[in-house]
Amino acid sequence: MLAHYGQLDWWPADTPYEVMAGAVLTQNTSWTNVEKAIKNFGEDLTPEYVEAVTLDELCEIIRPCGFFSRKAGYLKSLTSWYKRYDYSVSKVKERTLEETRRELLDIKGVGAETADSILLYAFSYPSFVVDAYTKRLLHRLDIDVELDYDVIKAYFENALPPDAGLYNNYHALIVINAKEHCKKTPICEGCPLSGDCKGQNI
DNA sequence: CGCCAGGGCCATA
DNA sequence: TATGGCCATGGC
Repeated sequence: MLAHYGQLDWWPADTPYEVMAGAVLTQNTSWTNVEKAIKNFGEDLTPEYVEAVTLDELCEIIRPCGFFSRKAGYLKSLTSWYKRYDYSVSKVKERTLEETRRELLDIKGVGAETADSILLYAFSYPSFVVDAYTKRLLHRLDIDVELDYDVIKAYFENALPPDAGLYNNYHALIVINAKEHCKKTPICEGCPLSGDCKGQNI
């Protein structure tokens, strides 16, 4: 996949905070719907704005991405956490990966995948991200790993050096490939990975 | 129409 | 600790 797609330096966002917000908004939601929500923010997808806006207004802004009443609260909580670091990436990074991961997981609405996405793509910590695409890929390749988040995460982290750039691209390649070739097509025609995912949906 | 999307929380046993 | 219901919109 690296030979096919190259180095992607990924996550569709312009700032670390937009990565954080996007990670919440995309929970069990297609990215096209997330884009509509992001667009509704206009120039206001900033921690200062989300902190100041009312919950009801926030619901209306993010409505297109679904689960809006929950996600609005999640965004508020995540933003409050970030405020403790003065909305500063470098201040967050004064803590270790493990410390920051634990703090993120303590936030209501931030589970393992959301936490790891934020750690990796907003803060460049070497924390491997596992998602539905990753599980589906392993299954289709008949790799003998339990389809459990922490087990899969350890599987990759034990096999790869703890390099944020590497993890960034690894997950990016899996997502890009899945979206382009392995989403709904019965046969993965043109898939540079296996060429055949047998139409299986985990 | 029905299914699904880059999850996570909570109640229940 | 393990499962199941629930949250909600838009694309296909």
